[in-house]
Amino acid sequence: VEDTDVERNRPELVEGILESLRWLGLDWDEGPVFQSQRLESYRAAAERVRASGHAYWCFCAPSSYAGADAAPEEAEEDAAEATAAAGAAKSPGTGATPQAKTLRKSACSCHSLSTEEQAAKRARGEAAAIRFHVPQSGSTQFQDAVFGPREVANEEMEDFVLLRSNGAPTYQLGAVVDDIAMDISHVIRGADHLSNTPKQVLLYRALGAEPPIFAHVPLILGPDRSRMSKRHGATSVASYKEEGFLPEAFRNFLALLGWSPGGDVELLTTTEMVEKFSLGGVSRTNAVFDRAKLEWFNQQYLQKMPVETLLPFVEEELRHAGLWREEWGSGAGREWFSRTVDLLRPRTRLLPDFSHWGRAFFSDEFEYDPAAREKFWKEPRLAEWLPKLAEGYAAQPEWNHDACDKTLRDLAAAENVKAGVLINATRVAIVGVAVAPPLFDTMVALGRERVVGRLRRAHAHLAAR
RNA sequence: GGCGCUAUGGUGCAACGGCUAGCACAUCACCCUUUCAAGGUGGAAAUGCGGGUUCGAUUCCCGCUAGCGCUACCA
Repeated sequence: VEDTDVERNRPELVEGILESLRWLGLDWDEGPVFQSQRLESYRAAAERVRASGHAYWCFCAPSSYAGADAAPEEAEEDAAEATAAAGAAKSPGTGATPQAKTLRKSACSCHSLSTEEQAAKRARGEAAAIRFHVPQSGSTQFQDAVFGPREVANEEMEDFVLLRSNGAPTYQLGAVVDDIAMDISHVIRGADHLSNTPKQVLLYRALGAEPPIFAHVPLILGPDRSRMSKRHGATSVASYKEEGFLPEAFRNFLALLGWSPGGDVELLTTTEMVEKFSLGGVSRTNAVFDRAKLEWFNQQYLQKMPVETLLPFVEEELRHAGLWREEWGSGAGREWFSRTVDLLRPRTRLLPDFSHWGRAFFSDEFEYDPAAREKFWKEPRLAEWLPKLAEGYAAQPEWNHDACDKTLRDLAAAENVKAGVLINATRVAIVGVAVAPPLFDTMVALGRERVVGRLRRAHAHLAAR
């Protein structure tokens, strides 16, 4: 947990991150380790680098060096807005090129201070950061398992801060020190870190360690092709859980952003993904997050995963909607619940579908969908048929699919009406919506008592109009 | 501004010099269906632009353009 920036660190967010990882089914063998707990080792490392001549005390004030005195968060927002605005405007030849930033490298001359001067300033208690001294010439190279061999001219890199003047390490220092201490073999991270990697390679060497294998993976972009952020709405993993996505589906979708298992198969189990994965199969182009495809994955998992695996998710959804009944937790109730979920799931795309259009299967309190009513309750003679149907079902000896089918068709024949008219009207009467499983399966799931009661209730509703 | 990365249908990926550029999502049509889905069949839809190299370029090289990233005492 790279919580090195005490000013911006939000401890309460950490638990959310861990929870999201767990939800995704991603676990870990050690830790988590908090960098804020290891400050001493970073200070020691920074001091070692400085003592060996690869770094120096920098007495510049942070603001003067960074060139802006706006609060960091505001600056970030401004930058994001500016980027968004620029992307939206996009008119060619719009004058006013953005102001060139000042070259930072020449802005700090602290590295030319003599050892005595540095010591004197320190003795006077002047605040100082430790800044890495990047060689003025030569180049730094490293191997990236995704982007291939890389080489960057050292003069392109500016002297970067290792230890802030408040004693806290920067990301660059913390990451490298930890990876050395933890004997990390592969550093796999977002491609936004590609440009900073040579600095870290320099740091590894200054610390007397060989750099690990790096692998930079493409970024995920929003529909507007800018980096996924708060501006795109749901961005935290937790928000997808709340929307009713299954972790299996979300994980599968994510795995295919920037990676291909080869071949045409897209639905993959975790085991298959692990077997097929290789860094060589990782793409170098940023991927746009496609919500529609995510939903498709969710639908596929909703329909194909073992029903026992799905049950706990539906249970949680029903609890959330206030529809859950303890009797569905075990025994005969559990069996009914399982069969009903199985009946409903071919028509679901997100978990809340179970409590929305599937509501009437779990509760007697439901409304008639106006559109469905409009479409299937037009026939005036329904006012006569509904009570007759109710009586027919009340008197029906057996309660199963075929018997329910026969009762309805017999009435349709007797009344000289197409069975479809009665079927559609009855569906709306007993579940309130047009989106539902086949009628007679629905009747079996609901049971005689509820079907008869709801037919009478629908009749009363019709008569009242 | 500087440096870097990337560029195949609307989206995600295949094709890593050689079939009529393949698959999936989305989209359109039809089939199936006594609702709605699912499913099936078919259609439309792409190699950013310009130069090279080569018998042959989506693929290799250069330029342009565009997008993204880095250029912080953020990570």
